[in-house]
Amino acid sequence: MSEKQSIKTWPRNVAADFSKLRKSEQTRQIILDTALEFLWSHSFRDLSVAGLTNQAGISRTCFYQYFDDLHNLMEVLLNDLEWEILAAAEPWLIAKADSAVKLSESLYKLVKVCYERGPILLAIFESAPMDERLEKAWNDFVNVFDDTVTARIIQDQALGRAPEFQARPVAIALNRMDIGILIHHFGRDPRSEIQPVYQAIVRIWLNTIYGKETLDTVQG
Amino acid sequence: MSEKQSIKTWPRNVAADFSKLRKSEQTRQIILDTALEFLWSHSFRDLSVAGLTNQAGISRTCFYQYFDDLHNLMEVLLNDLEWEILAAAEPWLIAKADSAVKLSESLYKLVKVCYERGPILLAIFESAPMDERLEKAWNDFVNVFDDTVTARIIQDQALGRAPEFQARPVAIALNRMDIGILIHHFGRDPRSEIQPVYQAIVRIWLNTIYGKETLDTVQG
DNA sequence: TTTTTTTCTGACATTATGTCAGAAAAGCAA
DNA sequence: TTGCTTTTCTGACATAATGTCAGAAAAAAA
Repeated sequence: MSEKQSIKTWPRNVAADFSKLRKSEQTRQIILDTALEFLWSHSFRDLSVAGLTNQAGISRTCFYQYFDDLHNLMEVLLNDLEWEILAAAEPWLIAKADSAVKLSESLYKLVKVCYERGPILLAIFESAPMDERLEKAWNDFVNVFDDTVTARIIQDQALGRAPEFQARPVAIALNRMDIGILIHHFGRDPRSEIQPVYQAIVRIWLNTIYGKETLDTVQG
Repeated sequence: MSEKQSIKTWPRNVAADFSKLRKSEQTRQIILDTALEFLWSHSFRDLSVAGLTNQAGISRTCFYQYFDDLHNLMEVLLNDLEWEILAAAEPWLIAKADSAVKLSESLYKLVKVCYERGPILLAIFESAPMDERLEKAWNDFVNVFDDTVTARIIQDQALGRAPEFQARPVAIALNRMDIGILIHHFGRDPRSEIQPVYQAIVRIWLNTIYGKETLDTVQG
């Protein structure tokens, strides 16, 4: 947090009207916003409490009134991101028919959200392994998708829409693929275009789940 | 590095005959082996220079004679892992024909290597974002695969073996999928079985690259 | 305004890092 | 083996970032 930062692209929900909020709520928001802004253009490893509070114009000590430490702050950011992503994925998660189409729609929304929050997603992902609690929060979040996708695949298989294969490992793989590719393309400015990323993702999901041919030549 | 560790499964190449090596080479190896053993059953975040040297039976200071810091040590472990993985992937990388078969073979070897070195792979992956040099080394490593896979896909497309689609984003996605799933299943003891993981990976790769149908319904 | 409650801060304690000069050990030659 | 040179190791020190706490300052309420 020692370097200066460009504010060209304001990352997100600019806090609207502070004046009516309790002071403590204002300060908390300032800290969060400052962190968000910093992480938009810097790696999590360069974030420090001292730098953050400096930038925010408050004393270092004050930070600890609102967060246990930097990882706890990331946990808060993760929570914000979580419901945004879950909202994006919902169409497919609750769909009863037209799986493939709903899947494509959901994937597109997912890609868009991650495009918008890319650097934050990256920061959360990178900082998660450094802290047990945060790591667990992240894993719990990802597991929701593992479970849901697995269930959807099994359902589609039962309906004859998808061929037979072990659903869970494939679901896990597809989700890890999403995370990896989204972070790769959108994690740092300048971010890639949305379209090619979306097309790659959708191709892999659809061909994997609904594609007929499995050239399973080698069995080890 | 404060907890005790189980040595049930010795992770790798047990240093054979130390007696003929220079003292410094012995010590260096002891440090590396101790780290390897620790990481076999603990997260990188719990590794410290103090704990490591304690376990190795040398003074903390001594560590710095061989490595700049813990991340530099991880860099060394990464190098070891690198050629092992590259060797596994080689069959496909240099294949001129039978792409799909060679791909399946290479993937199987890759899965096997990552099964054997899972926890180390995880430790490298998790520690990489914390250090600029290490991060770069990791990215360079992964980029090799991105480039090679992209080239192979384009080649197969030119030969009419694979349908048309943007090769690079797909290559990147497939590689991130590999990393994610291999770390997920093999990163920590107890590790998953090899077969289901291999089958999921191979299904995704083959269906994605050689599968005909791309139900590209939504274009946003 | 005065009083009470909330919020902020400077000073301190702690912990892990990395450095350096000198001690100890290893390697070597006679 | 002994003495000499080079390599390796270590304790003491300096540094940097964290997290805590009691009191100061500011906000909110009366």
